[in-house]
Amino acid sequence: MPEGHTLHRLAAELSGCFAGDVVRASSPQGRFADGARLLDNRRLTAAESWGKHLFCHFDGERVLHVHLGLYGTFVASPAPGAQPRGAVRLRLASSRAVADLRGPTACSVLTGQERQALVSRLGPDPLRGDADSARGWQIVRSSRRSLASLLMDQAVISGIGNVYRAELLFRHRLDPGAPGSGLTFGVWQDLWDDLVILMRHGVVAGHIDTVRPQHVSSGEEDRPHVYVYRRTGQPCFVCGTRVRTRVVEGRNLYWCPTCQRRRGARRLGSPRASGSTA
DNA sequence: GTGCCATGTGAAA
DNA sequence: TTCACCTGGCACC
Repeated sequence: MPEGHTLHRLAAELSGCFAGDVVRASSPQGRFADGARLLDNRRLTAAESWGKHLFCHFDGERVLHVHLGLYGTFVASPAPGAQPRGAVRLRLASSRAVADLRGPTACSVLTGQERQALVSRLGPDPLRGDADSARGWQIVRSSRRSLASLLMDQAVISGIGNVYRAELLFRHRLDPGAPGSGLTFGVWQDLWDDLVILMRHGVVAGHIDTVRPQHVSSGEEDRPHVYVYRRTGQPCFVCGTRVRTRVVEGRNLYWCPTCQRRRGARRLGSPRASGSTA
């Protein structure tokens, strides 16, 4: 389930398992045999994430770069671990732990310089202390692209995925079709600040949870964790209108056409006749 | 048990 | 623009 919060958790877990240890690296599947050889018997010094990218730093300035994509997994367990099952692209093993990587979109060994080049193409990550939200704003403020499109652009904000996109727009009552250039800086800052809170919460909770308690009546056990994501045709928790969906940037966008009419101005709740979502 | 869809991106065509 | 990745959850039978 990889949006930015998942990768942040994963980096922390891998650091906890391996940092400071010499690790064995292998590719049971065989597809990453050359890369594994470059890492084998080196000390893993630290793991970090930037957006949805994971970096494991090894002695000798070798950096394992992993992007899980849609359904990749990187699962750690105590040593010695079970025999690799299925298509294990990479196995890291130490005296303490074993971690198996399956189905990643990207898996390579980079130099420090190559890692830097990759990261320089990414926008600020709300989960990183060094994030500079102004970099994203510079793109948004002058763009005619829709907010729904801009929020999926990893150069604008790194680590947002389809769930956070839909939920963030809902929480701020923003029309997904409104252009970036219509956003005021104040609204952008509100979005960013909210996202920092939501994603930090996601890291701690281990899942995305965006619903304010006052908007749902059910008990903590079966409480919904999203307002609109994958709720097509179901009633909005706030106004009862059926949640709609359409494809933006090749992904399903979910939104409430009644709640989300803001075009980006600071003030909330100004009535609009059109309510356009195009 | 089966089949579909999915929190994403990079490469091939 | 389409496919590859080949996992995992869930609706449905």
